[in-house]
Amino acid sequence: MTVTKGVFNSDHQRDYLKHILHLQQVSSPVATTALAEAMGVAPSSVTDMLKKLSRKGYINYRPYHGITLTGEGEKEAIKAVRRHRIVERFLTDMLGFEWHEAHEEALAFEHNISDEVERRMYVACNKPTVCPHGYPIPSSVEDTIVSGVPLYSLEPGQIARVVSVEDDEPDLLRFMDSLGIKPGVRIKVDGKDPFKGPMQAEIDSKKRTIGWHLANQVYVDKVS
Amino acid sequence: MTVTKGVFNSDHQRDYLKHILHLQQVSSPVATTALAEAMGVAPSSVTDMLKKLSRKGYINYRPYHGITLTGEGEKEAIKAVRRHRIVERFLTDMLGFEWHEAHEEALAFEHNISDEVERRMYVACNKPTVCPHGYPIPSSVEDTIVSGVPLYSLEPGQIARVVSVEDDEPDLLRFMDSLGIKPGVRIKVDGKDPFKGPMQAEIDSKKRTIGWHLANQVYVDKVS
DNA sequence: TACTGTATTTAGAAACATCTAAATATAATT
DNA sequence: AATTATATTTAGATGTTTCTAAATACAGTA
Repeated sequence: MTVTKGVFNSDHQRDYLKHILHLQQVSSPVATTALAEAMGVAPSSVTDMLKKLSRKGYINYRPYHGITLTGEGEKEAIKAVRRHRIVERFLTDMLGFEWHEAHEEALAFEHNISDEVERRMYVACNKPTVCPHGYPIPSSVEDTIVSGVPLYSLEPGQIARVVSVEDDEPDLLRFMDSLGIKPGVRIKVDGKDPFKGPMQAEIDSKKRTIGWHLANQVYVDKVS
Repeated sequence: MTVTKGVFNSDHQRDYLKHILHLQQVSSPVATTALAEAMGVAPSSVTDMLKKLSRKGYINYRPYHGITLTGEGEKEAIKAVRRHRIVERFLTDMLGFEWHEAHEEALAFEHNISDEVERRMYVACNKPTVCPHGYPIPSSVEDTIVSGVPLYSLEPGQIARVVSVEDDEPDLLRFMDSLGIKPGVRIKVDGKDPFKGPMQAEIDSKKRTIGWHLANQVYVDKVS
């Protein structure tokens, strides 16, 4: 007789759902390989897990044809995302971590806190609406939709304000930090090379050169 | 190739060491059955784990003759105890949990936080010296020694102050709470029955009856 | 000293996530 | 349409903790 924590036998299953939700917003259905890369495991491991998640009713799984979340799976995934972002806020707001550290620290223990601890962290941080990287703290599916456009889509002369920054690559986040790119910051595009070349921009009245990859991980709202 | 977190493959191993340290302070060497009961698993499961811990050098294990911690094992156990008590403090001080809730909530996620999160919790709580139940937050072995005497050892007429309260039975803790027994509280013994009967005491100028079991889980310093 | 009861360990099994290597299905190209 | 390349799944294995049931060791009593 093994003790089962809540609905899930394992915390990893929630992680899978979280990543499926994320990948699903880019392209659906989600491919095994894409999920394997996101989870940092071998594709065969993903296949095994997909069978389990499917059996439990969290995903629609057609072998060789990818997967989508069921209503139940989506609900669980959103709960996982919400929790992750609340824990990130707690780490930055209450323990003084930098925003680029928060993501990884949160991953380490977010699965193991109770709903009550999550609720209290949320309240103690004054019910924040976004995580340190600018993503909404969701209650439902609609809340998970990323607003804004990629920084790279702007043309020279345009001015924008940073809404959110992709949070899953700590090194990149640290680099963004050194460039002064954070939610809320104003960016003016000076120049842009065609064919995925770097772009030039003014951040906090300093001239910066920003690579294609990085500029596509920053979401902005156009100001003019 | 499995990813190993730090020194341990599993968080459970640290839990074993923590409980061995605790039991060792009552009687050494520690028996398999005692450890099994403390961990809430079958004795055979303990035997398996003892082999692993022994192979790794954390315990001295002589089959059929019990176990003791090695220097390395003691170091790890103390780290685990320290972390547990810091997390408890964090839960009561920063998230407003009751002291009888803190123990279980801490158990849920204490294994998964990084050393840095632990350090910051410690600092954010103003470097506390004791946990919510009155036990010291240890840096070395000496710090783990429980001071005071069991409440039950007092004689009628004596007055004492509560130092610490056994923390591993939430129901009992809740009951202590309802009696007003907490670290720092003053207790005056009014009467005491022989042969493990209940004792009468005055807590916060209210007359109380306290059972033998409970009175032995409360440690006090004699005032007069 | 032999017996008996308890403590402890072994044997055999389950459930979990993961891996590598091999087999198969699908998609793309010639 | 046949071939090739890629994506995906299956097969077989490892390592983790845990269990029950059976075997063994120890200790206390007759």
